[in-house]
Parts: sequence; C-alpha cells; structure tokens
Amino acid sequence: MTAEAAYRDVPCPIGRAADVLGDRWTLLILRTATTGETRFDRFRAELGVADNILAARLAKLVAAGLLTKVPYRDGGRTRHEYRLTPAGADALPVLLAMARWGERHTRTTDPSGPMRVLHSVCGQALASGEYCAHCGRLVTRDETVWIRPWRSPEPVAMAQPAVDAQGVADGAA
Amino acid sequence: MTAEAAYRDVPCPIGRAADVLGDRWTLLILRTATTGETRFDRFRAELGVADNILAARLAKLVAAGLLTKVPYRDGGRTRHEYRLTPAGADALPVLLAMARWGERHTRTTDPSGPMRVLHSVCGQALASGEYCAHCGRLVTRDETVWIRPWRSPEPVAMAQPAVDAQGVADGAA
DNA sequence: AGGCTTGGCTTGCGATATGAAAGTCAGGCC
DNA sequence: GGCCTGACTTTCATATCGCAAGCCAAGCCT
Repeated sequence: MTAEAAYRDVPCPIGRAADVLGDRWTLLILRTATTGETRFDRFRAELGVADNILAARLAKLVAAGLLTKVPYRDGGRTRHEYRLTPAGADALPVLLAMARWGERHTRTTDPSGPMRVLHSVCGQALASGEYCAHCGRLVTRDETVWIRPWRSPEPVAMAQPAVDAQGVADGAA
Repeated sequence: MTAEAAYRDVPCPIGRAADVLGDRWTLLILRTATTGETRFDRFRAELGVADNILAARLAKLVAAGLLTKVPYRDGGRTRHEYRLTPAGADALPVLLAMARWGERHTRTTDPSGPMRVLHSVCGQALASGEYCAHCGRLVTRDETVWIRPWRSPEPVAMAQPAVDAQGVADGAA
C-alpha cells in the first residue's frame, strides 16, 4: 500500500537492503520461514504478531520477492503457503550475522543453552556464519543446521527455497 | 523512552538482535558510523533523517550499548561525538551481509559501479563478508575497506571503535 | 442439510511512532 | 552586541501498530 519508492533506489546496497530488511517483524518472519514454516497461522503462533501486521508484512515480502505464495492441497481444499524464494533464502547470511551478534552482545534469562549453527557435513559449530574453520571452506545453505535448545535438542535444516522465482519487480501499479 | 522490554529477553538471539537492529534508521546510522562519521549533523546530512528521529535513534543506540557519546574539543568548546562501541563495531558482519544481499537482490538506477568490500591485506574483493577466498582466512575489521564508487573511488577504512565500552545495561531508570 | 470449526484475512479504533518545520540553547566568532 | 553553528526539543498532522472483533470460504460432523 505504501509504495514509498524513495528508499528503494539508493546507490548504497546496504540502504536498499535496509529498506526491505530493516524491520523487526520482517526479520522474524524470515527467520521463521528459514526454519521451514510456511503458513499464516504458524507464523502467527511462532511470532505472536497481530494478524493485520502479519498480513501486511507477508504481502510486503511477496511484493519484494523474498516470499512467494504457492497454492497447496490441504485435505480436499486449496490453501496457500508462503515459501522462501531464492532471494528470501539468500537472507540467511544476514540472519546468521544477527544471530552471532545477538549471542555475543545481548543477554537472555533463558536457561537452555545458546543457539548453535552447525556445519552438517562435519558436525562442527560455525564461528562465522559462512566459513567452516574445521573444513576450511565456505558452507552452503543446505549444509547449515540450527540447534535451538530452548525449543528442542534436535537440529533444524534450513528450508529449501521454492524453485520458481517470480515476484521480483515492484508491487506498485 | 519506550522501554518495552518484552522483546529484549527472548531465547532466540536473532530475536534479540532484531529488537536492536530491526529498524531502518538504526541500520543506516550504524552503516554511517562504520564509515567514520560521528557527529549529529553529519548523520543528518548523510541520511536525510529528521532531527527528532535521529536524536531518538542515537539515544536508543547509546542505551543499547552500540554507540557511546564522548566529549571532544571543537576549537575551544566541548562537543560530543557518537563513537561505535565494540558491540556497535561488531555489527559490521550484519552490514556486510546486508550489502551483499542488497547487491544481489535489489537494483539501482545509479550508474556508478557496485559497492565493493576489499581485504586490504591482499586487495582482493571479498565474496562473503568475513572470509577471504584469496588469502584463505578470516578477515578482521581493520583489514576491511569499502569502495563506494557513487561517492568516491577511494577506499574507506572501517571506523575504530571507542576503547571504553560503557552503556551495555538497560537505559530505563 | 445445517451448523461448527479452521485458516486466513479485513476492519475499527485508540495508542504510538514518524517526519517536516520551527523553536531553543550554548558557545564561539566578527 | 549580534550572528552563526551544532545539537537538540517541541509541535503537530499524518501514518503505522497492534488488539480485538468480524468475515468468509471450505471442509467436517451429525
């Protein structure tokens, strides 16, 4: 709705990224989508976000090309799920950098251990999000798993992006 | 002012980071501080942000411990500058991840070339923010330079954080 | 067939945040 | 003394947030 395109075309890529990613709910939705959630009420339950805000953010993310709305069958009826596009999946390094920053520079009273990001190939924890000191090479998305002890000891794989990559253009008519 | 502490103590580090960093102006202020700007009117000029918003964001960043307000002498009078703390400087990987994402997934009409992040030790461009494929090792902050052709062909070093790291705690009285 | 339930939104509305513009204030400079 | 500059603070109209309620389509239950 607010097609305030003024910030979308600045020369600095950080500025352009901040226009899309510089929002609390947007980041949390991407985090949740990255762990495999796809449905409206799952996002709502995970995030505790108000319905209208969630709807607005999902629409913004679809318009920005980070999510895509794909129909699927639920029992006998057609529903929609929000899947990461390649661009949305590519926000993973941002989330990993934030996870690291949050782990180092913020505190929680939660007694379960910290989040860990593992290289599934070797099982070692990653210090930086993208490079495995143990293997000595860059880590791909599908070699990355998260362990979030406050919800489960099980590792979680990163969701695979939807193959189709539509929705890159601007949403304004 | 809005000491809405509810989001500050969630178990997920991404959530805690998003509470601090999940804001457009906050990210842009950090970007600008990272390139060495320290003063109110320099931030204003760089970002085109309204005075009251800038003041609020700077205060939030000081309260969150990413910036520190240090007095300095300007001619014969005392002024204040906003310097990055170690925690603020440590947001660099987030900015680099965002720069990469922005470069790959957004478009600009600006004709000057893309932003480049170089490893000053070897002069090579960094593909991922933190790991130099050319040198085969992790890149530190002070080995990182930015080239932003839309403002100058000259490389810019990352600002050094202030040595004192006060201001980590909550700001609410 | 009629009603219940579930998922996915939309609407209303008061509270809060945004942002342009103007005002304030301290201290140096002319 | 008056002007200027930097760094805010205040004002005010607008926009956004987020709770709560309403809505609707489609299956399911009886």
